[in-house]
Amino acid sequence: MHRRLPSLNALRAFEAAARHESFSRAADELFVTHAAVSRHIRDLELWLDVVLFERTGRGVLVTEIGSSYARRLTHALDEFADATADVLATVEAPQLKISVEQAFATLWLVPRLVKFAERYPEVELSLDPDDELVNFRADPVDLAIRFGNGDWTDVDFTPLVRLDVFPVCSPEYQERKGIKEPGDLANAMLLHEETKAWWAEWLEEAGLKRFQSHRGPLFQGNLAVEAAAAGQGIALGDNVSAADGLLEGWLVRPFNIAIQEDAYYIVSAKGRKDTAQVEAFKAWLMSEMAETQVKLTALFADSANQPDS
Amino acid sequence: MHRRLPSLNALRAFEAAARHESFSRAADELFVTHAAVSRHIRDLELWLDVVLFERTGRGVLVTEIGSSYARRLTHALDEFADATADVLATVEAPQLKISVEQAFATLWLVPRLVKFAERYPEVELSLDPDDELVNFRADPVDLAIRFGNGDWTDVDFTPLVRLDVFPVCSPEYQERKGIKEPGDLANAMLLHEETKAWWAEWLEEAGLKRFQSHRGPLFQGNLAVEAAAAGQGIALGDNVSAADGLLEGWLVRPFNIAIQEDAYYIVSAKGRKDTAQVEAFKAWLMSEMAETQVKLTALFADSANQPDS
DNA sequence: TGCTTCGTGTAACATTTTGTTACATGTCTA
DNA sequence: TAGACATGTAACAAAATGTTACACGAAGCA
Repeated sequence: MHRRLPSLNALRAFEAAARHESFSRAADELFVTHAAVSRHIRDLELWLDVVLFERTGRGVLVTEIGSSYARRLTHALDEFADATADVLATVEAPQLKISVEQAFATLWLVPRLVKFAERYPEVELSLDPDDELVNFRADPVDLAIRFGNGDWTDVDFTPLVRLDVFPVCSPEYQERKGIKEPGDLANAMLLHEETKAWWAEWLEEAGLKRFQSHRGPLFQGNLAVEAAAAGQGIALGDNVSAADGLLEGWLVRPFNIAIQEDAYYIVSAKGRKDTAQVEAFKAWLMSEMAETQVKLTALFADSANQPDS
Repeated sequence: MHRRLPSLNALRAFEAAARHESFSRAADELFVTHAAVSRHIRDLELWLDVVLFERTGRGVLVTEIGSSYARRLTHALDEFADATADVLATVEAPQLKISVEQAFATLWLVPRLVKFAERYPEVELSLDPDDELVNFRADPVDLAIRFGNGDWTDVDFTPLVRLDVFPVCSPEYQERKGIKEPGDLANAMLLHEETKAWWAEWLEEAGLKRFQSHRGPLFQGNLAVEAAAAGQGIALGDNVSAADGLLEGWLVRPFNIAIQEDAYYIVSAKGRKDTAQVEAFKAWLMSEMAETQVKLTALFADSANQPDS
């Protein structure tokens, strides 16, 4: 029973292009470039010896025959997707897979996961530590938590928290080095982080333009904040990575000066409908983060009322 | 509207394997090796994290979940194939594409195509000259005409004609060289063909074992018989390639000695249902070939009744 | 019970398909 | 008229797919 079929991938690209009546939007949906879609359409037209789109120089119009073909392909592809989803659903509780930056996972999310597990014991959560923006086509990831300015065009995203960035160190280090005001940083070892390199900016905000901001060792991910907690120096933390340290007292914020940076967002594949589990996780995540920020705000308000900190 | 799907090719391979409950038979249907199917199934099981087949050491049993999945995929794939067939059908009269050996096309089929066109003017016939066994997966070919012994396992085939092979030359060459009996071949130039190299066998049949059969130029495809028609020497023709030459008098058969070789077959993709056009062409082809052989048999009978030929 | 046949599994490699990048072209709009 | 927008294409890169050769286990048979 040999079925005579062109490339199924080309059929998928064609169906998306016809539905959107746009190669670019089809490309966005499929997480490829417009050129790939264009290539597929061309190859399919050659295979069929049929014109599927009229080209208008600035877009395409699907032909009558292309339109009806696409409607049937939509039905077949939906069948593929539904059947596949049902197989996935019959599997033991499906994993909820989250791609997350190393620092965010280690310093904020992992210590709280036990709370999520208690509330949703049936959900098997899987954390994929990865600092790159997730490729939803290649990775079977349900959600990603990403830092950035939200200028992504091919994903859906919800803001989670805006970052306030400030120096943090251990209480012991603060006392040992006598760090009371920004000028005292001359006595301190500045701990740098590779991708969030904001010392120069913070020093300018603190009025220390001439300070040599480049002094000090370079760390990756969460390691700068962890080194600070271990008394190795003073790092730039923020309202996420340093939250628990501050709330629990193993980190202090010597100065009430902060700069604002980009934010963490909850990112998902564009147009993908959230499962109940995904929705539950998102809601829980935002609630937990809100609680953390409320506590931090209260802590900082208390600190502001005590002139000796 | 992003659909979360594994490799569509893997879905196709899986559906065939489940239907056949055999990777090998699926591979035959898809014109690939069993290893390709095995690989697709493995990758799909990994992607889904589901066991689709139980392996029994000598075969596979499709699991319950695999079976129901496959049924839905069958439905979707049929939709793909039907929609595609309908698009192809709405195109201007679809081509009937025939893959055929060069010699067969040139010396027998092409001179007769006008008769097919007269009888079926709506059918646009396309001849693809190719001496290799057609790969039905890669080539959009409806039929192939192939020479061989029929030991093909992954195609359907119908015998067309068995080959009788014998020396042929132009009447002028026969007279110029005084060729009356096999021994007179010592005066002749033997024209050889690359793939159908049967001079040694024929000479043995004619009782000329000691003859140096390798003498003479080497031609490809139909060129040996055409060189004989042009008076260049004496070639081994047969009841197909030399048929018109003999019937029309521009070739003669000096001796009433022939060897039998393999046959020409009409070959199609295994399990593919013939369209009306394919059926019409096959019937016409067999009828024409039968007519040619009837005429040749009559000609040879007449020659046998005239001792001077 | 041993040998052969049959069918799937896998690694290494080859081939094909698919995707990307950079540039080009045409249309539309301010 | 320049810029924005969208598709087309060639050359190359990357990924997916197919092949070959060997391996292993089960079934069948003498």
